Amino acid sequence: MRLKKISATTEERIKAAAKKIFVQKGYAGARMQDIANEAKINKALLHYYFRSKDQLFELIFMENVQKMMPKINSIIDSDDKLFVKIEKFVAEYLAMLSENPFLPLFVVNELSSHPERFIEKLAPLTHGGLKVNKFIQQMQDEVAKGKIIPISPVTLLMNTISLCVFPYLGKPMIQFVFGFDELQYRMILEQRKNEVALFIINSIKK
Amino acid sequence: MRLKKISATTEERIKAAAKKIFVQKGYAGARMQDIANEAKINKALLHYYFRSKDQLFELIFMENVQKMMPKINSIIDSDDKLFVKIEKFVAEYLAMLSENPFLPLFVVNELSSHPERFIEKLAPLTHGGLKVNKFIQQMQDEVAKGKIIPISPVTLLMNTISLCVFPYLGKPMIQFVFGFDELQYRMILEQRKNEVALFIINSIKK
DNA sequence: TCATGGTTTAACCATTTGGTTAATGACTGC
DNA sequence: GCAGTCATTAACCAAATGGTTAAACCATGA
Repeated sequence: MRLKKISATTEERIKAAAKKIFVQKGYAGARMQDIANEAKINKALLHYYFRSKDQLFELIFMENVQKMMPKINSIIDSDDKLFVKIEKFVAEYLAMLSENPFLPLFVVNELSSHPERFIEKLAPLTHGGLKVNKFIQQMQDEVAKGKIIPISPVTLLMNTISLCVFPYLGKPMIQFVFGFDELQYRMILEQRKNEVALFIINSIKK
Repeated sequence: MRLKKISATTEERIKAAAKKIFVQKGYAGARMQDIANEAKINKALLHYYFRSKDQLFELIFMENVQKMMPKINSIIDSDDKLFVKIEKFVAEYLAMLSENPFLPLFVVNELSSHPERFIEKLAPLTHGGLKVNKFIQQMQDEVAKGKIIPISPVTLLMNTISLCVFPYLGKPMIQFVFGFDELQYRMILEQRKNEVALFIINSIKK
């Protein structure tokens, strides 16, 4: 076998390019030529490394999505107390998002247009979704103790994820509606790292 | 001039078809042939009524977006008391969303991939965004009276919009993560009409 | 009834796009 | 230094796609 270094570098360059283009333009909007240009290689080389557009896309998509679910699960399934867990969850989630700001739109889009693909491909990985048992138990305990208002765990989780993800999904929309420029928006996102958990905890505690 | 009815009907059929296909597949993913099929007409007729894919898309997009902003503004700029305003805002917003469940993803996508187009096209309509003056004043008053915690109006609005819109944007993602089927999800959305405003008010009131 | 003008269609065209092929480079072990 | 193999490229191909054209259709008013 030859040195891995050269081929690995090219492969990585392609993957990085593909991620950038796919995330930016979506599957349908992405052109193989765009990806080739971005990676500074010949278009044929794309097909040499990754047979088809479909396969390349699926790989990129899976690689990126697979990073998220386990992290989230590990937090949500931890032994931290409820409020601490919420804080950690939000912190971790927002950190992840600020490293992959375009991932949510990408994921949501693909999941919208080809739901079938993921139910089969993603399900085995996550054992069908979030591990919420422990979390639900915690909430029931806190409700029983009168520490928080009665609220469905699903609602709480959905709200939490909403507040984390939406600013990334809806960035251009929000920027337009409120008239923020890039710098201002970055500051808003930074602020939210402190605000979101508080907002949530405030909304449920008695 | 001939009877309007026939041409109007065809035009409306095309528009309905175009909306469905564009919203479902996005601009790049939508095929003129798909739209023609959906409208049960010849592809050439599309170009007869709406010169190009671009023009057709722009029309559909604008027509649909233009419905939202004024409604939102009228609520946010009303004379209702803060908590009532939040309730009305959420109710109206969610009602609008349940009539156009795919609009948010559509808008967010388009705004993401062609931000330029909208800053010029949309700005004149909304005078640059939301009318938040009165709303800000109200919040400041409530803070001064000690009724609510100090929170930036922008944060509150962003959170509110997040909690309303995200369940529509992220529907397939949430469905997958939590393992909801269509019926279950519809019930979740129904529930939220009651929950969301409470959640928000709870989070800000002292 | 027939000329007129908007409406609709089948056939066609040019370009784009995903994908292939055959030839060239370049590096390795012998 | 040469045979062999992986990496890379230019040229090419077929299908898909947005868009056009010219002819047919059809309701109406003269």
